[in-house]
Amino acid sequence: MITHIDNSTCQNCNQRFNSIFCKAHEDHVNQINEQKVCNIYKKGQTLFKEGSQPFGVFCVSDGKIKMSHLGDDGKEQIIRLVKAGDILGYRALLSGERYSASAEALEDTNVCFIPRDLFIKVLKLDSNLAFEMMKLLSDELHRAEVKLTHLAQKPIRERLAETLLFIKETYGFEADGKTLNVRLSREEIANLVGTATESAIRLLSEFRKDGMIDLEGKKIKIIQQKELVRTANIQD
Amino acid sequence: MITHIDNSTCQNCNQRFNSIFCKAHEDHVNQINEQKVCNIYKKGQTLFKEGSQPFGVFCVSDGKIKMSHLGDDGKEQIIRLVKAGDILGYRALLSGERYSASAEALEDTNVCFIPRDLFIKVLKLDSNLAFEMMKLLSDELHRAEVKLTHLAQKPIRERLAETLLFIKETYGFEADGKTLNVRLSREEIANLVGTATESAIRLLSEFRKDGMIDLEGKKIKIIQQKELVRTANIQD
DNA sequence: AATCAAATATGATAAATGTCATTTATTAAA
DNA sequence: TTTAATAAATGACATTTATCATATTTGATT
Repeated sequence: MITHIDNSTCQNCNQRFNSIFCKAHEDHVNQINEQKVCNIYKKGQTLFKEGSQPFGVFCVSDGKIKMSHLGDDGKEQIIRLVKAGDILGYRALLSGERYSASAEALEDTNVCFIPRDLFIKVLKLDSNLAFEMMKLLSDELHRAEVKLTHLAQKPIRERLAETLLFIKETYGFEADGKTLNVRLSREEIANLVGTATESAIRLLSEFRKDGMIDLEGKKIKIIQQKELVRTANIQD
Repeated sequence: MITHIDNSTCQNCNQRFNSIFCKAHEDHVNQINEQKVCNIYKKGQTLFKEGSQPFGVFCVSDGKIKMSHLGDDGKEQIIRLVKAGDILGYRALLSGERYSASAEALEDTNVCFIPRDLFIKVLKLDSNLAFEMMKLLSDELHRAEVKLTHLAQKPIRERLAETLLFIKETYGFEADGKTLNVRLSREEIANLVGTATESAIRLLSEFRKDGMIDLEGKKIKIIQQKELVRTANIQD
C-alpha cells in the first residue's frame, strides 16, 4: 500500500520541516502557499540565467538542480548542487543584484516560485525565518570559503575525491547503498572539481583501478569510502 | 584647526553609517554602546583563532585585519580583508560553529567587541539590521563564489592583477593617489592570490617591468590601472 | 656603522595540469 | 537496426606552476 501525501500545499509539503521554513510562522506559510506558483522543470531545463533579474525565490520540493557560473572563456564552474528542501535564487535577491549564476535541472524537478515582495515581507516579519536565512547564508559562505582554500591549495586528485564525497553528502546513495544518486557527465564532475574534463576522466579511471569506485556509464559506485576519505585528505 | 569627533560611543562612531548598523534603531545602537568592549590590537596581534569559540562579533572602527584559513600543509589562505566599518566573526556565530578562520591585525587596529547574546537579540528585534546582515552575507557569498570560479579557471597572472585591484578597492590609495594603502608581505599577497610566494614575487617583478606598478619594499604603486584591469581580464 | 635575520629576488628544474589529437563507447535519431 | 552524434577514454605533448637552491636586499638590533 502506498501512503498518499498531500504535497500540493506548503503546509503539507514533505520538505517543509527540511527547509528554511521549518520554524516559520503558520500564517506566513499559508500566505506563501497562496501566492506560490509550482512548476515542473524537465531535465536540462533552465530555471534562470546569469545576468537576468530575480523576481522571487525558488523552493525545490523534489528533484536536483545545478547552479553554475560561466567563466570568461565559456567554461562552466558549478558552485552549488541543489536538492529537495533547498531554496535557490536568494543570493541575488538579497544583494539586490541580477543573478550571478544560472540554474539548470539535473533531472525532472518540482519547484515552487515565491514572489519577491512576499518573500521579502515575510522575511521582515518573521525573525525565525530571517534567522534560518542567515544561517543558510553563513553555511553557504563557509562552504564557499573552504572550497576556495582547497582550490588554491589541494591537488586535483584530492579535490576529486572530496567532490565525490560531497555529491554523496548532498544526494546520497541509490537503494543499493553504493551508487551515487545523481547522473552527472564527466564534464560536470570536472566543472565541480574545477579542472579539465580529461583530467577528471583520467583520475576517475585511476580511482576505479585503485578499487575505490566503480564506473558504469554515468553511474558512480563508491566501493571504498574510507579510502576515498583518505584520498581526499580532509582536515576540516 | 582639527575638528574633534567623539568616536568613543557607537552613536557617534565615525563608521556608524558605513556599517551594517546604518539602519539599526537608535535604541539598539545605544544598547550595543553600553555593552561593547573596545580594544586596540597591535599589528600582528590575533583577534581570534580558527577552532575557537565565538563569544560575539567584532566591529572595526579603525584599522585593517586579514582573515585566513590554514590549509592542511600549514599554508595560509587569506579569505577576507577587513577595514574600518566592517564587522567580523559573524559567520561562525550565525552558523553556530567554532571559528573557521583566524583574524590578525595588519596594522594597529581599533575594534569593539559586541557580546553574542546582545548581537543575536538585536538581530531578532531589528529587521532592518537583520536585512543588512543578510545583504552582507549575500555579498560575501558572491565574492567567495566569484573568487572560487577564478581560482578554478584563471591563470595566476590574471588573479594577481585582480588581487591588486581588489586591495585597491578595499583599502584605497595613500595621499599620493597611487600607493596601495596597506603593507602586505609578498607571502601575504601570494596567500591572497592562492599561489606560491615565488610565483607572486616573479609576477610582481614582471608587472613592474611592464610599467603597470612600482615596487618600493612593501609599498606598491599602481601606475597604469587600465593596463592592470586589462591584465586581470575581468568580465563580471 | 656593523651584524644578523628575515624578506625578496632569481635561476634551474621538477611536477602538475591542460591541450590537442585520436580512438572507443554510448546514446539518440532516423 | 543502422547511422550519426555525443560523450568518454587514452596517449602525446605543451604549458603552467611549484619547488628547491642560492643570491641579494632590506630592516632591525646591537
